[in-house]
Amino acid sequence: MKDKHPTKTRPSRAQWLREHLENAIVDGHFAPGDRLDPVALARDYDCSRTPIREALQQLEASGMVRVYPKRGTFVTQLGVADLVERFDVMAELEGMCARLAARRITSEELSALRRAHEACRDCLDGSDADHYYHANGTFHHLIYAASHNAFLTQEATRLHAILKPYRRLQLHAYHRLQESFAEHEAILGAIERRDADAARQAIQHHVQLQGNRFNDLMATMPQLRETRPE
Amino acid sequence: MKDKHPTKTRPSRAQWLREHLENAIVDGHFAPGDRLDPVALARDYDCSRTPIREALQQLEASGMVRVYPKRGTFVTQLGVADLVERFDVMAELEGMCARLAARRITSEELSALRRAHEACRDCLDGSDADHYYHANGTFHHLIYAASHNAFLTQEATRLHAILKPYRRLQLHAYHRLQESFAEHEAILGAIERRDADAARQAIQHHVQLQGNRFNDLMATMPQLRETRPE
DNA sequence: TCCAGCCCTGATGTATACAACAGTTGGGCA
DNA sequence: TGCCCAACTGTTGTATACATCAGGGCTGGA
Repeated sequence: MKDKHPTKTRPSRAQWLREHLENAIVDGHFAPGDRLDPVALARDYDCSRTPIREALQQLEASGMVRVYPKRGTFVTQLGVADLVERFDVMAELEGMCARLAARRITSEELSALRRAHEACRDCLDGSDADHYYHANGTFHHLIYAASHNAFLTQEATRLHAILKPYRRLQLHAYHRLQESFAEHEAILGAIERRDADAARQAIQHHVQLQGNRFNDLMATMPQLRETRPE
Repeated sequence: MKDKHPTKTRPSRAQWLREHLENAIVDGHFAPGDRLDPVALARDYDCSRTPIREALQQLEASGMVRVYPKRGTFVTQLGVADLVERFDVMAELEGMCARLAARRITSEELSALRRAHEACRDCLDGSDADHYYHANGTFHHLIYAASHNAFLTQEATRLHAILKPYRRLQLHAYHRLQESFAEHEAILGAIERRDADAARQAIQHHVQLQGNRFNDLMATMPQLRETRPE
């Protein structure tokens, strides 16, 4: 077969900005509700508004930001109901990933997953929430990839990124790290046993629990909506 | 509570173009693989390249088109493997919709769903494939909405739109309409009985069958990749 | 003092001009 | 005659200028 579009070219300025801004949002540099001022960003990144605008448009399409016409662009601020909906869908997608992963994971992928799990344990020992946060992301992403469904992986990754800023908020809850790790263990065990249904159930439980935990957290601090990073 | 951004404003030119082009692609005006020439579109719609570009960028983010840097923008052309992946995810999402719909559907929504089902039957009698195609879309969308999960509805609708151009190809297969209708009947019945698991299984079977059918169709006509509408 | 209407300001949305780059084609050289 | 390099061409990517519009403040009247 012939490759129809084999050319690999360096990413455009707008593309680079999209990734950069997405990371900035996911990593909490911009908080939900913050305004993204195109002219300020253009100054910061030393370019015109055009690539900034394109990057913001793409971020809107992926749900990271919300553009209010003639009003400005703001980092998506999800209400409790919105989050519940997204965690429900996330649980379903991750459940599908785990189900497929249990059937399709290769030995190399399984080794990587075990290593990621051990990395989580290391962060656990030091009660290093931020590092656990990162290792946790790796663990989940490896399961997505092990589904061997590129589209599913892409969608799960996107939704995971959207929820990441909110997930961060519940990390420091007491014993949450230990609980999370124990749930990971159940997931990994089910995948190792190639028990697709158990893996699906375990990870769905894991994600739903995150959603519920977050829901509780929101209920106890309703003033959280105005949080600014500065 | 106070509305933070209550202003409703008329959609911008780029926004309008996005919807218009999306419909044009979904309705088969542009075939997979067709190039979308910004300057030609700018002439056709009597505007500059700027809003065209923004519309195309947004379409790329939703997966409808693919932009090859410095090469051009083309309607997404999915290979067999890509389609299988997407039909799998579609089945999972629709399964979730049906499961939730069985539990949450209101009597009004159920009435609307029954009416949509009857509309399908009418198209069936006349062997009117195009109209059945449309009524089928309504039926599915009503199930999405009955899940009462706006995010899930949005995602399912988006994926449904991406697959629509390909779904069209298998419509005229012998007896497919009758089979499809019978499957709808099973889905509707399960929802009426509030049998969440049966509804999920029925619709997953329905979607997977579409995927498989399509797969068969592709296998029998490999030259289909160069199809043009003109 | 309060309200209504208008202008002003600052932002976004669009048009146009220019720059940079991939693919191509033609000429020069071995 | 065949191959390689270079300028060309047509496209996309970016910058800038202009148009348009929402919101806020001001002024005038009751």
